[in-house]
Amino acid sequence: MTVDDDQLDRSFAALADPVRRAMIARLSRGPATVNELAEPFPITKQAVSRHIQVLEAAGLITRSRDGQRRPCHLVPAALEALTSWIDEYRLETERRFRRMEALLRGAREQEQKEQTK
Amino acid sequence: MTVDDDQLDRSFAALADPVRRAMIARLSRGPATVNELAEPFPITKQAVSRHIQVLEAAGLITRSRDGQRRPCHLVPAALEALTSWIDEYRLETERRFRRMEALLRGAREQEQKEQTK
DNA sequence: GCTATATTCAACACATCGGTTGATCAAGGA
DNA sequence: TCCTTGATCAACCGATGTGTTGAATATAGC
Repeated sequence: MTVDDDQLDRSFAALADPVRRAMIARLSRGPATVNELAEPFPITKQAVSRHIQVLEAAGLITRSRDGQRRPCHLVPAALEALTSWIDEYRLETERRFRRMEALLRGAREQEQKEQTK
Repeated sequence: MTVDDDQLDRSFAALADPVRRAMIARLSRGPATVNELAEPFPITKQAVSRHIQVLEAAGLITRSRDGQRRPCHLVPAALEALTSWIDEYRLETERRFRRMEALLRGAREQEQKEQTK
């Protein structure tokens, strides 16, 4: 899954809050309703409801219908899109580091050779 | 590298801005100074300087000294800490999905057997 | 229909964020 | 020493985010 800039904005902003991260952690173990998600936190249900809306707008969760409940479900593909974005730049950096290292090693060996000549 | 809640707050918030993400992308190809990082953007150097401070406070970059320049360097381990956090919950969710799927498949086969009995 | 429960909407307060301008600091070069 | 360049600090402004309270909506169950 590839995402645009706005999607990344919303997703990373959604993860930049400990309450929402805890909800993600909870939802990884199975679906949960607003009330269930609210339980661990000392904040109002309305605040929790809005956290959920932020996660949904980011595409990190979806919601189904079960009578008057609206259970939340984690969307693993949305999480994967984020790690892909991050990994692209991490891997490029690590490749660059390795090239630099090899270059330095080569230069050192060359220097040794010059000295023992 | 494992990080605490504040670190995750700062890191994800740092990534929740297109300017800072573009800086990350640029830095993956090599170190750069404030002026170099500022070049692509229609904002003041001061604003760029503060974006850099946000990235540094999050631990996503470090800075060295080269005369009056302060080149920025990406920290791949910090990026890796973020993907690790995300992957933990994505993988748990995917495992759960697979278990559910297997369960459903088992139930369907059971049902078929009952019908042909 | 009535009431209880689950959830959301609306309006507000307060803090933080991302930008600006103007001043300041630090290092290099003539 | 003086001037230039790279970078930062400080104060301010408008927008956004996160919480609150109180009212509204929707579904379940009697």
